[in-house]
Amino acid sequence: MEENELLAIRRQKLHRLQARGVNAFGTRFETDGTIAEVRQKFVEGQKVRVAGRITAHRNMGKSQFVDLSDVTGRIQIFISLKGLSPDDAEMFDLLDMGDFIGVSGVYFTTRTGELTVRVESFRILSKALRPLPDKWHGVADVETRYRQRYLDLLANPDSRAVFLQRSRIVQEIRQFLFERGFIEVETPMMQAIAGGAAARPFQTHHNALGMGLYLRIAPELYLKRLLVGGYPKIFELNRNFRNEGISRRHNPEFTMLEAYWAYADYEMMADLVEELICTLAEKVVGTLRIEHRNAAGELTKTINLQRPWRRARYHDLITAIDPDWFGRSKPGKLARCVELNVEVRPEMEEFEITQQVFEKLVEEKTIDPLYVTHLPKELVPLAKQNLQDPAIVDVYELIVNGQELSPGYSELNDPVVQRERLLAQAGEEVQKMDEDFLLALEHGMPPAGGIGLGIDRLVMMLTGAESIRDVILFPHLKPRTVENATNATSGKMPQMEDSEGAANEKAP
RNA sequence: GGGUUGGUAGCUCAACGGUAGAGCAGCGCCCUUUUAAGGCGUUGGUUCUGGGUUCGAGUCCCAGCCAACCCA
Repeated sequence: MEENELLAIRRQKLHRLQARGVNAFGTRFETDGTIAEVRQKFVEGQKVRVAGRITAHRNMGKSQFVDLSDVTGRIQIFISLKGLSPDDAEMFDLLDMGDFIGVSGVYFTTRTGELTVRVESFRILSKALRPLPDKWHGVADVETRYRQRYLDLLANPDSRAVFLQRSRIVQEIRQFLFERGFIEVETPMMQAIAGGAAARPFQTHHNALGMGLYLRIAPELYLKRLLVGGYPKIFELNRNFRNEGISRRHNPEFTMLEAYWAYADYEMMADLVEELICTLAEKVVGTLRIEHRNAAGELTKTINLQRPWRRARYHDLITAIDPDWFGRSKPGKLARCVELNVEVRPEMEEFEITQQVFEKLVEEKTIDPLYVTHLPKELVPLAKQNLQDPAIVDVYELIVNGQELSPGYSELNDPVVQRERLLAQAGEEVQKMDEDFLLALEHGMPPAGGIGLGIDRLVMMLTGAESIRDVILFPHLKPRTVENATNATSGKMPQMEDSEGAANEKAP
């Protein structure tokens, strides 16, 4: 295979290093901290050790200026070739942009006032055999940004910032819930029956048990078993999988928070979520007015999270669009949809038609937080029916940024009603009934409030990302290589033989 | 699944159907305080893949792959 000249040159340098007895992929190097920390500790003339990746090189002849970077920042190091041993000077020639090096030297300030480390000795810690993206333009190609996220993170500070924020958001969510007495639990991701939501699941297979399994579409039915088991405040923050289309707002695997609180109801849960999201905005973004900007830096929208958040009944939001809506026959509703420019199909149930109107004319247009309450029960089979009006359920649906962000329920804990509603939902597919869950309910589940919170969409809202792919480190894309594509289209999985002691298993 | 747009050097981008170029990176030389350092020189291409039209295709046509956006 012919190799690109740029790669060949770097490999040559690697061989020259190895010929000198240098380990180009070294190990431990003691530093005085991250680059940001080393910058903070600056004391003119004091010794310092720092490591990082070479991200810039300004060659002044005998004087060499090199930038070292890590995710915390950048620091300039100064190398006087005259001051190095001939051996080290030769070594310096074998360095490239992208290499990791560790240096020891002393702090000083250059004529232009920049904090710098004057290098006394250095060591190569890892050789980069491929060139890094353009230092000025970064990686612009979105496909490269998703497929080779490491390049995106190296080259694009904005992208780096988003994932740091995501990490902080997740951390603050846990903190918030721990402070209120919730405990974190983990329930099965592989389930014999994929319940807790209406979605197509991914299928997999357990060889030893000889049984099919689904990747979970929601943890809900297991978390409720834990309410039966007596934990009053629990949450799970992890991945769900749905075998459905991929879009700007959907990734096949996505992160969801679910939390349950015994003896609470949906309104208490709404208060909790409202407080949670405001806490996150203040701690992570620093404001309750979230500004979204386009690539050119122009303000595209502002989301105002100031409390209290608006709450409105589903029914009232629909009649605000069409006062006569609920008085119309089904053909009347269909006709009205044409006028309203909402796409519907005649075979839809009436509540589905209404839901279409809701999605197009309320949800998509709602930027500031809105709690929609008193939803029709057909939309939410796992929630408690309202005492006064059994056609509606005691739930909220939080809409922000034109998307559903969080549902919250007064959880249905009547096993008889629950069975009826699951049966109605399952229809012909009675095998979809989770009898173990119903058995648990029959032992008594306390009344409880429950929520879901889509973490990816939450991060989108808080960071101003327009696509879910911009807040997921490795979003799903089709394979690009010929071999992978062949496997994918033939439906064959690579390396999926039934072998005990497979290479990636650590235990015997 | 349908429509639209795109895929050119390591990166960012040009190129009327007529010799594939630039900046950065790389390589060589000069330069002892630079800041996207500078100066001089220079290498580098399966133009996504496969067909077709044409004297001639990065460019036009067809099919496919991948992606983005819109729609379902």
